[in-house]
Amino acid sequence: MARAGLTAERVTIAGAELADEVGLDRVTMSQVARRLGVKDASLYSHVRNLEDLRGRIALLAADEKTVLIAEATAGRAGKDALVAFADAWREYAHRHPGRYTATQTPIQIDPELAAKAPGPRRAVELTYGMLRGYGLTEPDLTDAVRLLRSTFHGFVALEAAGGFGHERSPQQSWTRALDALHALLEHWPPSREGASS
Amino acid sequence: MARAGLTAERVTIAGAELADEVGLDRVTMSQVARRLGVKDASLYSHVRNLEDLRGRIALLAADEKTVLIAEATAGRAGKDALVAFADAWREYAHRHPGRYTATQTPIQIDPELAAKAPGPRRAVELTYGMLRGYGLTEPDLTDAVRLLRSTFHGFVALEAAGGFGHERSPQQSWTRALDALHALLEHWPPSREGASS
DNA sequence: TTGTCTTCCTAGGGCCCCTAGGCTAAAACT
DNA sequence: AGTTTTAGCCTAGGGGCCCTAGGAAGACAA
Repeated sequence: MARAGLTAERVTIAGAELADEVGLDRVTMSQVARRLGVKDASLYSHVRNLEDLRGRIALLAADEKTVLIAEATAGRAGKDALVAFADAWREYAHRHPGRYTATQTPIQIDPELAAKAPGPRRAVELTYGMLRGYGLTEPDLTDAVRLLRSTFHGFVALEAAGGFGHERSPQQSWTRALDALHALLEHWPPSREGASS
Repeated sequence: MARAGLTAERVTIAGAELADEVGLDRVTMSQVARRLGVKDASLYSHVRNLEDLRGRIALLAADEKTVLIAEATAGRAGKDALVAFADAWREYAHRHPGRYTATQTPIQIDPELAAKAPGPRRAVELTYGMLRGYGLTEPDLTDAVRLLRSTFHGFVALEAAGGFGHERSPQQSWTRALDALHALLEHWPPSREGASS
């Protein structure tokens, strides 16, 4: 019987493609096997189980997303960098919805596998680097990074969930949100404990 | 055979409890039936199928969350209202993680059922009402609402996914994010088309 | 009491996850 | 080249889940 030339990576890619087409929660071992022209039991030589496959898809996606963001922000600074970063993030989520949702699953990944994936670490560096120009210092820097990531992720998640009505295009709201975040980063409010207005 | 007194609502509640305990994606008809001391086939007299059950959980959660936010923001204005709104949102997500994720699924709900659920409509009204004090006008108002919802949702989603390291408590970042958003709403940048810095 | 409605049951088909064990193509060694 | 070892893919099968079909037995009304 001719061999199919399976490998953990090919299985992961097939799973990622399937995730983008039908949604991450519809990625099953059987479907991935069918797409590869193979019986489902054959996959278990390359991938531990479904959860492992999901983790691999998540790592793949994190790496891809990080690379795109790195390319988009290379050589840019200030608002240019912010917009490039955010647009690359959002575009990845649009282009690869299944992969993107995989990046947001509580990480339950084989540690040894995760160790050789440069994605997450690099993503953190990129975000901090992008903010360097705004002159923030810790702990404001960390807070700003978290705010940006929250907003980017929240926006594309709501967009994907159909959370925005049709009265105004998401693109316009997105552009304005980036304007607003840029303004906010330039005038980051000083830390005051008990002030309320 | 003694009757269990099932009803669509009781089934939904059991599903919601299960979702909070083990995660929404682990809510199965069989598990819900087991929890109710009933065979799984019995549920289909009250709920059309698993997708329908998920939709009902989503509506239940949306209503609960809206009520909590309404109570929290009642009689408040300005930053007080913003913080109360955001804290109620985040607390609901923490207390009911499964229900909360249900609210974020692309809505695939029986329209007739959705029509009698006041949650979504009321939630929109609440958000716009909270922002009234900042004096924004359309379309800035819509953009601001979307930015806030994105940030709130993104923050709790990243928090739930373990997306924040341990170097700084999420609570502190959350407080600072609300400070920042409040400042942003008070000085919402004017709409300028081609300006870049 | 009798009839009707509803609730819950058992039976069963189909898909999915995963393990165990076998066969054979491909690679490694002599 | 011939032989041994490795590894890829297979079939068989158990268990769980979703859902439908049809039956039995409470609850309720006449």
